[in-house]
Amino acid sequence: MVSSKDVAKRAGVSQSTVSRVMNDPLKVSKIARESVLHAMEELNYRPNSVARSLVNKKTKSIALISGPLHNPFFVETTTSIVNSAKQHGYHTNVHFENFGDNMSLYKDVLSHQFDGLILSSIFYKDPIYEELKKLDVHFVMFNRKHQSGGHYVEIDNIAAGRLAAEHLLKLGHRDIAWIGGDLKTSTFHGRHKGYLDAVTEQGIQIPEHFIQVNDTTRVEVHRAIESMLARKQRPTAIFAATDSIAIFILDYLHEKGYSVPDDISLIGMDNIEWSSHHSFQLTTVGHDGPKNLGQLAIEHLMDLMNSEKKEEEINITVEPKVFVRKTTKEL
Amino acid sequence: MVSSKDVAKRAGVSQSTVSRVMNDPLKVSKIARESVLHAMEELNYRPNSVARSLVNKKTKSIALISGPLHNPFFVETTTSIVNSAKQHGYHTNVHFENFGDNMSLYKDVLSHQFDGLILSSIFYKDPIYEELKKLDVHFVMFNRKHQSGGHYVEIDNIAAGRLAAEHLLKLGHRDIAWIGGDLKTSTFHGRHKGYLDAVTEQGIQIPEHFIQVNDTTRVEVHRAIESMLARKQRPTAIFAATDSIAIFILDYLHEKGYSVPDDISLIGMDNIEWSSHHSFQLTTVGHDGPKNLGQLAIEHLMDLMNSEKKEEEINITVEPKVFVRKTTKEL
DNA sequence: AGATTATTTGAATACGTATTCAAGTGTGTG
DNA sequence: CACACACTTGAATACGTATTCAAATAATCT
Repeated sequence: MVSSKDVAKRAGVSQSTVSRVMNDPLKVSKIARESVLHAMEELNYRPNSVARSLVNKKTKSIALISGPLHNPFFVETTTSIVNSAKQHGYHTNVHFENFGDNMSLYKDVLSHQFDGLILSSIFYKDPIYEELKKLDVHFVMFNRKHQSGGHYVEIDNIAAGRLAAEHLLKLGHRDIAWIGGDLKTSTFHGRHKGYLDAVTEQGIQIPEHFIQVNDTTRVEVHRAIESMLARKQRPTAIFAATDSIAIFILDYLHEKGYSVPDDISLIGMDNIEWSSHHSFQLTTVGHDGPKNLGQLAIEHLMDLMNSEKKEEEINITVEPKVFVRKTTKEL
Repeated sequence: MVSSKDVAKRAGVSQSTVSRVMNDPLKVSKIARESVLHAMEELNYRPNSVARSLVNKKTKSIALISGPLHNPFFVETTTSIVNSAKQHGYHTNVHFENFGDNMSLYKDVLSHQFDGLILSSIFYKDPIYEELKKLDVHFVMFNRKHQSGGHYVEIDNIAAGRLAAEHLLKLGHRDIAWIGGDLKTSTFHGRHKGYLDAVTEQGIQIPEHFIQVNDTTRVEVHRAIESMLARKQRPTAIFAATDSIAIFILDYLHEKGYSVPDDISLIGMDNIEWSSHHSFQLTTVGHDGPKNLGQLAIEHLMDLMNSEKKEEEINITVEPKVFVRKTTKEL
């Protein structure tokens, strides 16, 4: 490893001068500067970012705790976050939510230094929030939020859940099932609540097995839909709390010979790119903007890190709308 | 920031002792150890990984340069790599291939320290290879390889291209188009060569516009297929060099009212999870193992980093097979 | 020219941890 | 009791960079 000291020796100057040509070239004479640059070339010098981080107390890297990539929503946000961070000169350490034991994940993530954190893994009542506050790390939540507030970027999940349910109700459906993930997250909690509110307002009673809360993996979703359809009383429409879940359901239904929407209507949520694929044509609810939630999150994290205005909280709630396509139909 | 010095003061010992309870607890007396642990608790001490990295010359992190996530193949490999690295105690810095200017990307990636690198962005003749060798970084390539060898994990692309073409030939097709990405990569080069070999052996002449080399984004693929179908002489079958491309093509064809495979046959490559989705049922060529190429790459990188056996090169070429599903049909 | 100010430089130090080295303590042996 | 030996400890140093500080040199002004 060639260090700035080696460069200094070669160039016949002090290590300080080498450091200066990198950080403040105008503070050093032309003759010395060129000599240093030349020595750098010769030795193929690469500054050590770790040493630099130690003294600067900046790593120029952020951490991202994303939901699993089998949900395309997180594919889109991860891409945006990584690329946008890079644009701002930051590297991104990517982690995936660890179902069942997020605490050990947080411990792992926090064992390395970083300048900022973006996470979508938080529960509405999650002790990690206070932990992060105490450690004074800059963080913004996206897709989910915490009961205590903090910086977050979300969609109005309650409104979105309501919109989805109302779309189905308007089509004459009354037996509407809900399949989603853990209600301890603000996301699923809101989408569930909006749905239940809308349906209850119509005086509709939802049988217990119409509501399935599961892990959001393909196998778990298939298990959920299978157990639901095994019962005598079947829904005429299904509200999947994410497009990812909806697409898994679609897979199952097609496999089993059901026709969508003729046999059963299906609406998703998030308006991911896949949902508009002509093999799916998934009706969904989502945000209609040029920037996804990840993009919004990273931009605000950058603001947060580069201008110490920690006073004002960033609370962004974008409005949802229905994207009517081909998987829902009048009863 | 509370440092080991602060802990030492609080516990009434030296900083050395604090360091020892973390790295070699048996070397310190029980009484001192407990005092230190107690002080750590009280002060909520977190060791600074940057300082630790500086002296250890290990960052416990790797860098990944992946293809774009709009290709689900890279979704699967990225997930495997990140999770497996975590399993081994490593964090993963994720980067995405920068079409048009990978050199500036490499420069950026190399500006931070890391213990190992996994990349799928390399060209068959890429100067970065020598650069990496010179810098003595541990790296393994996956999905693509370099002319000079090095450590790599790939599928037999030539054989795979041949298999795809032969599948279509066996079904009676002779007007077979090829749509793929940059031929400067070993991947597309091999898949193209295998196809061309098989087709040429049958004495078939492929018109120029049957071969489209493009960026692999959705819009570019749509542009390619559109321009191809605008011509008078149309293919009866298309070989898409990745499943991702095939699925984009499927989207386009369905949008334009074509029926697959009745109007046109389509075969992909990679056997990604999406390809078996019942809305696609994509016939494809791929590897039939429990571990994807990313998984294999990370495992070998770990070997490489943790046991200085740099002598033997890791050259893994898995065998492809055809997965016949519903997008190809007898002419 | 002499005095003042601006520019350029290197020595020293700091960042937070791990490790070497020597000194100190205590234990057991002959 | 003298000696060897194991154990425990802290001071000092190293990792590679940035920065402060004071000294040296060059440039400017009266």
